[in-house]
Amino acid sequence: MLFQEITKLVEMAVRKLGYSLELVAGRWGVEHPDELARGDYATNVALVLGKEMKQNPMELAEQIVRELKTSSADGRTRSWLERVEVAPPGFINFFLTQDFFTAELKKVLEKGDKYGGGVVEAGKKVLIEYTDPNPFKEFHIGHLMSNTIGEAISRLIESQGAEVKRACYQGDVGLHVAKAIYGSVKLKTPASPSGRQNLKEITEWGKAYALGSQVYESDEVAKQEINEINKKVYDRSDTEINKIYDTGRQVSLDYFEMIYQRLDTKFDYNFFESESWPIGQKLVEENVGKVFEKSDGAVIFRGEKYNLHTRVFLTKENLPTYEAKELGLAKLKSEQYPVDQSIVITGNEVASYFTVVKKTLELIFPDLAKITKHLPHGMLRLPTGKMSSHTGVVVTAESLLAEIKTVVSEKIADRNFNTNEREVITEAVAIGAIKYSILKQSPGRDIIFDLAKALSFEGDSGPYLQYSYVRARAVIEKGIAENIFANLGQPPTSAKASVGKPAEISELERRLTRFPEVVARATSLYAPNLLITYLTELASSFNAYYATQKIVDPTDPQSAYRLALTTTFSHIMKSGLTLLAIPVLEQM
RNA sequence: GCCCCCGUAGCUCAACGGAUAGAGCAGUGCUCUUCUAAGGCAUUGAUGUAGGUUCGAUUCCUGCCGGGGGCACCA
Repeated sequence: MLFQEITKLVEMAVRKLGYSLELVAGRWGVEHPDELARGDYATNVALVLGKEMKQNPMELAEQIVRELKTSSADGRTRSWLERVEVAPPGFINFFLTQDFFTAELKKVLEKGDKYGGGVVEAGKKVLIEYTDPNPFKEFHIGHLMSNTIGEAISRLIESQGAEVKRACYQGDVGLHVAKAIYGSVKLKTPASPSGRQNLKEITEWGKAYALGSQVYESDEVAKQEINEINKKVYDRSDTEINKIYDTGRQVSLDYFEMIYQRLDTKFDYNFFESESWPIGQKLVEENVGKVFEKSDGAVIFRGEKYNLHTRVFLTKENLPTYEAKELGLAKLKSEQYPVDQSIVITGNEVASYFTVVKKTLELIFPDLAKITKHLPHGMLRLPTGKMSSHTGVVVTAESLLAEIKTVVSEKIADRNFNTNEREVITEAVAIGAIKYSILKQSPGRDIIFDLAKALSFEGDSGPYLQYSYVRARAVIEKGIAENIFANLGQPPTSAKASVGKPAEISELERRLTRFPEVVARATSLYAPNLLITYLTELASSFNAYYATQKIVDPTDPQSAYRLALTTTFSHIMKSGLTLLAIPVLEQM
């Protein structure tokens, strides 16, 4: 990439002037200026060095530029460099040539709609855990958020050449299960012969959980009963409960699978708390006295020693908590699929627990702790306050999607689509809208989820990107009908161009060529929002381009070149949306 | 009380220590005999507060104010 090349060039010029860059290492760099008009690349080296050398940055910048020009007469041709300018207070701006852009766009045309990958992480093995819904409970918009972010990050890492395996970890044992089972029994009508007819619907289980959860707080007798059920779920000693449990678990898992298909996620590994708890419990017991200690009948980790919270790992009922299970999971994962990096994506509400778990992991398996990375994401909150499955105040992923789909189908009601097309478009737009609103902000922060906002398809939105792509495709189709095809003209080495080109390099061209860099940066920072922002700006450039001139025009010699830009745009938009797992449509 | 995260336009969000703090929504005014108007163009509007470090601070440090999360047997 040009970053490295320009960096080297600058280093060389500075050295020739007799300055040392050691002093300012890490404080200067080559970057894209905020505004396209300021050039394609810029460096602040003169500002940083000028301070260190007590020199006027502007003068220093001028010196460096002079040196750059001299050294570019060293026989090496730099066909990509148009000119270098100095701008106050001491920036050096690089402008690239038309040949450079033509060559870059040509690469996109050759690679098609799977563009933007790299080899930064080639050969690296990565396991990434996300979504983590709990059987017997609702799949709510928080899970939707985790899944959306996790899938996008997975695809980004994959794009850089790593081998990525996706994992989902599901809490199929624990108090919440006992609460749901208790609730399911209570929900049965007295007329039911056994009184314990199994629930078939996931929504029923959500209600059952809410009921169990409420009485657990308010009713001492029910609480005891639920605690009993909890033990029986762990040791599977009650055949009647096992029956309810097995059916309920399967209902949940089938339901989750259906949602994953809609979200375009496929997990390579499904881990369960029913597998991780025995491992975790054993690990904790083995390390009592070393890492853990007994306190008040429970086994705890004294976090204060490390400036962390003290957490319970085994309850006085001798049941493992979240923390113990998580410890077992880490070991389980490493046995099933040894990796170079293990990423866990969860809501930030468990961030402090995870820090504690990681500390214990560090004390027991230092190597595992080293490769484990926790990426907490914000919570999806309702404008009215926090969502809670305890009280039954939840927005499920399914109901939200259904609601958005209703609005979408109203919008396309008068269009000429058949029933099947209508369903495909409605589903894709709804998924695109919700995924966009999740991915558009930096992952660590909470999202105030406003339904009315999510239902708006204008401006910064998933449908805006989908629409821009559809529009580009329509233009390309028209070009084919008119017998005009994408052509960037002669390769950069040739002096004569067979296709008419505009004299100026457009904003669209400048943006188009930055895609691979954006993907690389979004990957290394685990920040899909950088890619979303880029795609939105790119779409905006394309839409403005589209609005200013007619692209397909048999009488215009530049038409083939414009179609080439349109085609490049369509490839990059499709590549980008696919990396984010946002559905791409051919018509809407 | 202690720990962590966060305060940017009326609202929802951007900004790798740099250049004139960017968008979208909402508001206002234009724009479809032309490739899809889910579009385009124009326009109003912001860094919680007091200090500090720096040539330069939304960004780093400290205090205060405000919001969220967590703080022993739930996850």
